[in-house]
Amino acid sequence: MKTFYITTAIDYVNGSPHLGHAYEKVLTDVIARFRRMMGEKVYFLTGTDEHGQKIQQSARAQGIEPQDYVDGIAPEFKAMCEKLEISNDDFIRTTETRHKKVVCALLLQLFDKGEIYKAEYEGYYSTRQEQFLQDKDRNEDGSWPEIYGEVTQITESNYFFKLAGYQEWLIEHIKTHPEFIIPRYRAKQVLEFLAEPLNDLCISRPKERLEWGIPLPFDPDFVTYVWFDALTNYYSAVADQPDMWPASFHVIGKDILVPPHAVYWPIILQACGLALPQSILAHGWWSINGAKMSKSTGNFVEPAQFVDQFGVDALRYFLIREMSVGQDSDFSMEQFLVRYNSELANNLGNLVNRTLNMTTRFADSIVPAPAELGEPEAILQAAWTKARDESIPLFEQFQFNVGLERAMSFITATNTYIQQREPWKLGKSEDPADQALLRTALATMAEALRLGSSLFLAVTPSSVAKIRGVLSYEAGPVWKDELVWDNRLTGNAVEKTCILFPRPEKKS
RNA sequence: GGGCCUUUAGCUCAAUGGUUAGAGCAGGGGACUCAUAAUCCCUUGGUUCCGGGUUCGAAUCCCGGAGGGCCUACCA
Repeated sequence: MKTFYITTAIDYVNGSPHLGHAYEKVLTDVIARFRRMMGEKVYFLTGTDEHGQKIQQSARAQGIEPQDYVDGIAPEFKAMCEKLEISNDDFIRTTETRHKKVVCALLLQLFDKGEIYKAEYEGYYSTRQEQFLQDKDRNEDGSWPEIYGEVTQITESNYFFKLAGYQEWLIEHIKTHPEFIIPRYRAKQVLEFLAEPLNDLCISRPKERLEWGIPLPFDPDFVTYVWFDALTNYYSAVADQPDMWPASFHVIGKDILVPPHAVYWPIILQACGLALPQSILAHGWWSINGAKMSKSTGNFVEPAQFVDQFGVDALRYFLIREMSVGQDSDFSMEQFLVRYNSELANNLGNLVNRTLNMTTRFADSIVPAPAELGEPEAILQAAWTKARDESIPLFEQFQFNVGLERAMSFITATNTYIQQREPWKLGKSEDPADQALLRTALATMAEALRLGSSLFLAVTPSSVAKIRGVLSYEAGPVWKDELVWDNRLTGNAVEKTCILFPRPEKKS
């Protein structure tokens, strides 16, 4: 079986992780976990991008070496993954030897094939900003904005990668592989970009301008520039492992689809004789309280702090429940609390607690065997079949927001069922018929809880583990076997109480 | 300038061209007491952004317009 190899984009370590980073990790993790549940062999990679001018500058500003600088920040990203319970198998850093070796090997291969050549470029250069400028950077009257300081025309040699020759091939590939770019409408944006002739890609920087990078294997006076370095992580992390390449999924933000992931990366791979990834999934962006996320305005959510306050599953659930994959969404405390209170605390969490409580109170904490089943049980079982059979295909199509809604509707149906059976009344009756109904009701509640919660396993794994724990239930290795309604909880001793999602304390 | 996406209830979202456009939350009324002031039932709420067209039938397809968002190459 081909390994389902899935990656996130690697994060640039020029700052601490924020909500956007957290979302991409969680989304990728949910896909990875779901695929594992569906029986696939999964390999999940994430990591950090650690070269480049901004990092060199930040390090210099602190008076330390770039390596020391990135060594200080990369652990923050690793820690965020742990905090979010991301199930990655590997974490690659572009400053690691294993990565640099592969980058050099690919560059050398392409240089030897004649796909990389040296050329001179003449352009306007800002010494203050240490960058070349384009005409679009000019003011309307043709002058240069003041932030650039003195702008001079200079000539610089660099190495270029021949992109243009692959243009027609790439267009054809995108057109014949509808699953290559997800959501599909994003492919149009790529094709639009490819409608214009491609220029070759500058892949180097002279060392006097940029030191902090991987030296070109064929010219030590230059380092390689961002794309050959960063994109290659997907391959370098698994280059020595069999049955891994090509990647199945690259999960990225919509901002880096065109041109890097949808144009540069496929062409690099093709030129190197490597297979292309099956799919690139471009997700949308979070705004916060309707405003674009930015540090300067101070309106960003600190993921770690959020997890400390509400729990990891609350954040994971909200991110996946609220966003329609591919589109943008807004994050607000109001909306978060609505989801948290109504869906997690009141609906699911309260179902857990009332089930335990009634089982304890009316059956000495032991799940009874069901007696005869009546119409309410039949209705609930039908609701289960519907929720299960609808949500799984939705998850497969990355429509997690809708899938979670369907799954949650079964939790609601279970609460409705309890209301119909009124076990608290049956429990106070001496009538043997009522006692039989009580056993049926308690058994049905527990089983519905076991089944319903299992639909949330990819999104809220530790909460599902807790639910199984308080039911003294140990799940088997095959997820789909967990989705069959039977009496496997009969005789289990349950906990007396469990507050899964405590209601947040009200601010007075 | 060219192009793409988007607009459905107060909010977040559903609806292979096919009953009277549906859920959740919020709002209103009621029931219940096992439970985290919870849960359950009933209910208010729509010119599907606007205007045309195709069709037996349009939220859905086509044309035009409006609002919102985004892309527009080697950032050398």
